[in-house]
Amino acid sequence: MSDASPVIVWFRRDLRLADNPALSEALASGEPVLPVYVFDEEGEGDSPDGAASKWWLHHSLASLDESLKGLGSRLVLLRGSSKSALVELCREMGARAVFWNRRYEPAVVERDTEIKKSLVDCGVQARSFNGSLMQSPLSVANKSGTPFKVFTPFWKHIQNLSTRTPLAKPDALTTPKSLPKGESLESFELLPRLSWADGFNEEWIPGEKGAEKALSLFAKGGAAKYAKDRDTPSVRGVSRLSPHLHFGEISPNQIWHALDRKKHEPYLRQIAWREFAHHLLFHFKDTPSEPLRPEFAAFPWTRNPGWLKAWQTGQTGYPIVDAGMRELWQTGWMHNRVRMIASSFLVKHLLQPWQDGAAWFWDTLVDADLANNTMGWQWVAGCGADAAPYFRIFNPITQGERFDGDGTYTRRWMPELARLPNKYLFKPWEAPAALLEKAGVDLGGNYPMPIVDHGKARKAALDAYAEMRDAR
DNA sequence: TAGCTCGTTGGACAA
DNA sequence: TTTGTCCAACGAGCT
Repeated sequence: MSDASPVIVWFRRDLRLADNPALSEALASGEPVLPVYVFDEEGEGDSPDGAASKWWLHHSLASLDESLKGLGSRLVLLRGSSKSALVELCREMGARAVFWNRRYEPAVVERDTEIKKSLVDCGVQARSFNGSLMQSPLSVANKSGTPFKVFTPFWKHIQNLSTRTPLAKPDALTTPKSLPKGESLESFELLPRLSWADGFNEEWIPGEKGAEKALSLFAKGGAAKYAKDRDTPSVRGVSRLSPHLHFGEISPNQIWHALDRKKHEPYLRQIAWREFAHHLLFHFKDTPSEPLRPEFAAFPWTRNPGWLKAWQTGQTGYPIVDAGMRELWQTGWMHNRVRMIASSFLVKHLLQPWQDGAAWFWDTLVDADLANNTMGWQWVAGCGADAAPYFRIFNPITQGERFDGDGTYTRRWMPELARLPNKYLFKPWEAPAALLEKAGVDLGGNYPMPIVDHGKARKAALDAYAEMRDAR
């Protein structure tokens, strides 16, 4: 404990002790450290977290608090606008500085710039660091000096840039003589009132320890087979680190240094995709709502609330799509291969605006991340960076057969279809009536007929793209 | 500068 | 059942 004027470490999306530049710098200052989290229901300049993310945040904050207690400190929780909460806290505690790790979402950058100014105006030092990306978006550009818009050149470029050696976890914190009481975690009401998140508890361990465990499990097992297994949703072939990365319980930097550059290249490419998404959002600030390719403003989206609802609830009549949407609802996560199939279906088969799909993912994913979500949806819709060509329309039947050939994944999430043989699992409407009856499937009863015909929907999508092209 | 090559994840159809 | 070919648009990035 110390009487000296403290340095506040403002935790945000960096809910970890290891490889945390703001925390390390605060410790290096030799002053007592005051760890703070401010909960702003309105969001931090961006849209408020969805329900699944809130569930995660609750547990992640609890975990960080626990870790800080192990170092003789604790996490002080505040509520309200971050600016006023921090300014007031500095006054109350006589703090001489506030340190934090940057976020790069445009709205957050804008808000943080204001906060920095207010703190400096009060005579408080405000310093920010890069803890969440391997490279600052401002430091990466192509030979013309503009941001990369195609992944492959971006990937080639960043592989040769140096990255910070991960910073060690501190063994102790000097704390101020007294810590403000702050709010209780429960008062933030982040957990759902209804118990819909029960399934989440079985799937996830939020917090830095959970992240470390997920990484070591993946490094020992899945990483070596990643290239082969990552497209098989029934197998734990992916790292499942995305929510940990989103909340900063682990840094991309730690992953980059923990894995072998050559052996694990296919996986590290994915870490680079995350980086790419964040850089894109930083440079193209309107992309959460506006297409990166301006000609897509003329795309003839339709709006059909009934179809949107059917998609959201896993009732489209296409089993692989519905399986994915139900996995999402029950666990807050969906396998990447299935995300592509399900999102392509919404955008291309149902011609619903990609923004509606992005909004649903934002609400239901535990790894909902503005940069990744935006890039992913724009890629699927064909209106983003390095996007899929418009004529590339995933066939939900053959995608199911190809990537879930034995039906393990689909049967897990679609119990009403579990007794169908593989031959008809992805197209139950083609099964003979007697077989359906034997399997207990009543089309239009306990499982819907397809809401659109694949062939017709495909043609309608191609026509819609042609219409947009002709409108130019 | 002008021209060339290439683009995470595909589908349909014919042979 | 498998394999090959076309679909076909356009801008980024490089030389």
